[in-house]
Amino acid sequence: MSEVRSAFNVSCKNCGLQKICFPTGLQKDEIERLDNIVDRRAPLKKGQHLFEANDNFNALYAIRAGVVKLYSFTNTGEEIVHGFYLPGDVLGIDALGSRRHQYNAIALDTTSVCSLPFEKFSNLTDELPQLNKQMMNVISKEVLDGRMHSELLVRRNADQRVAQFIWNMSERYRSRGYASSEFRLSILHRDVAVYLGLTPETVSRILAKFHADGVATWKKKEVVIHDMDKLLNTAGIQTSCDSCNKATA
Amino acid sequence: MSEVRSAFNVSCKNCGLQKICFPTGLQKDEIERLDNIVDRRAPLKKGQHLFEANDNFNALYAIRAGVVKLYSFTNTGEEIVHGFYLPGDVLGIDALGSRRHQYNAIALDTTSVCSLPFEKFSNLTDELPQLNKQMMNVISKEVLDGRMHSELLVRRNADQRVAQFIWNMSERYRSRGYASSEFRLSILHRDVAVYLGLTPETVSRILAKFHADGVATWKKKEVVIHDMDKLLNTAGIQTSCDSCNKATA
DNA sequence: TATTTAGGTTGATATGAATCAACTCTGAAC
DNA sequence: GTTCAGAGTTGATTCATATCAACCTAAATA
Repeated sequence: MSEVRSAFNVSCKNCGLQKICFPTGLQKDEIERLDNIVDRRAPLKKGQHLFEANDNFNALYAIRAGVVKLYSFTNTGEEIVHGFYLPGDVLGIDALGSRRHQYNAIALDTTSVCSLPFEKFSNLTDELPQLNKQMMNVISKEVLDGRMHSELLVRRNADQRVAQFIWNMSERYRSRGYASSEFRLSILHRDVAVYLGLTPETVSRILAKFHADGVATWKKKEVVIHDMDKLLNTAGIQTSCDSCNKATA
Repeated sequence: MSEVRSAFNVSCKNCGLQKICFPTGLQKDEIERLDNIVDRRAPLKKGQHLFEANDNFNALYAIRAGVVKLYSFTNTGEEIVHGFYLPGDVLGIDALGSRRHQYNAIALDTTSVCSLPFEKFSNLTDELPQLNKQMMNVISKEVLDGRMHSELLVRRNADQRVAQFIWNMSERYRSRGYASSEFRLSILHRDVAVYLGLTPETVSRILAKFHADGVATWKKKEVVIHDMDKLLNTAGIQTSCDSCNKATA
């Protein structure tokens, strides 16, 4: 109860990510019960895997700090990057059906995670309707994120993809209460290129252009958004279109 | 119990899709309980919507017969096709979190669905662990399908995309016990093009080539696969690569 | 401090698929 | 049967991004 925890080892009830992570909407005593099943281990070092494809599924993982890349390979050995997971995000949904992980999850930076042993977690969701609902949100988010990734790949050109990626990261930091127009991103341009279905050269050229045009700068691991409107415009997500999601076609 | 049902109105316990759909792994009496909550309505005509974006989420839908296209629009009004749902597939997962549908679902052919009112279904999963597990499979499938779609879009050229699409449809029919090298596909080439991130012209050219090369023919609504090996080869999914999903990079 | 190496940049060139345009086919409506 | 619209085809051309290649930079290692 009153034990001392390091910054990497905070209980759910003291965690700044409550609004994003599983505790959302839970009562104090319910959070306490969740806290009791959370397994907090030593942080992963950069380059360490949280899990690998084909590993047994033992737990869901909530990111506490750091960044994790979820990836796999095509049968010709090319890498596919499925996404990047930030603090508050949940990893492991891919294994719910088969009880084996389908992809690899690697820390891109020092990363600490809260491990939720699935057996225990599952029992708890049976008892706490709100936790079950939050689990649905997490799952749903995973599905919708995938669809958004597809949308980006089918319908956006290179400029729009890069702009949308930067904007998306900015939004995700904002929703976590961090600065959204200036932040540290421990993701290689190379990995972003793969995620966006582009080459590193193309990403590099586009970032050079964004910098020159006063849109945004991404040098080293620092992202600075100079003009949010320009960025949104470049991403092609500004034009509000009333009838857009109506089924008319 | 002994009521007469049309071909479009079969109870779960007599349904040929048991192996694919929710009843998988359930006991006879459990299937009975599932049967009791299923709401079977008149079939949808071609062009009718099962649900539209922003509709309230009331139920999950299991396709009994026909084909449904799940789609939405970008904010610039371009259509995005997320997938095609065949008999045994489940629609509505996209709404689990927000309790509102995110996309539009339209029948591409006369389509009958089994409606599972979510409230009742949810209660039943609480009581039947096997049904809950099957629900996890369904959700997981939705996530993995999305990832596979992304993979196709990032890493495959036009030929491979079309070949993989045809092969994928073939496999899905095969797993349902239908003919897999000759089948009816009520999907417009136009819709496939959108799904694959290509133009109708490109799809048309590729299909002409496949026909000329004796790979496969898709004329009108009839698909005939002439040479499965060639098709797999063209799709680029034949090369088996041992170390492919290992985390080495 | 020197060396190595992975990541990133920049330029020249190639190419796959989009675009534009004209035309044909097919099935539905009259 | 005729008309018409939407779907599909085919060809010529354009263009965005990949590819190839050389080089730079900074962090890691010796």
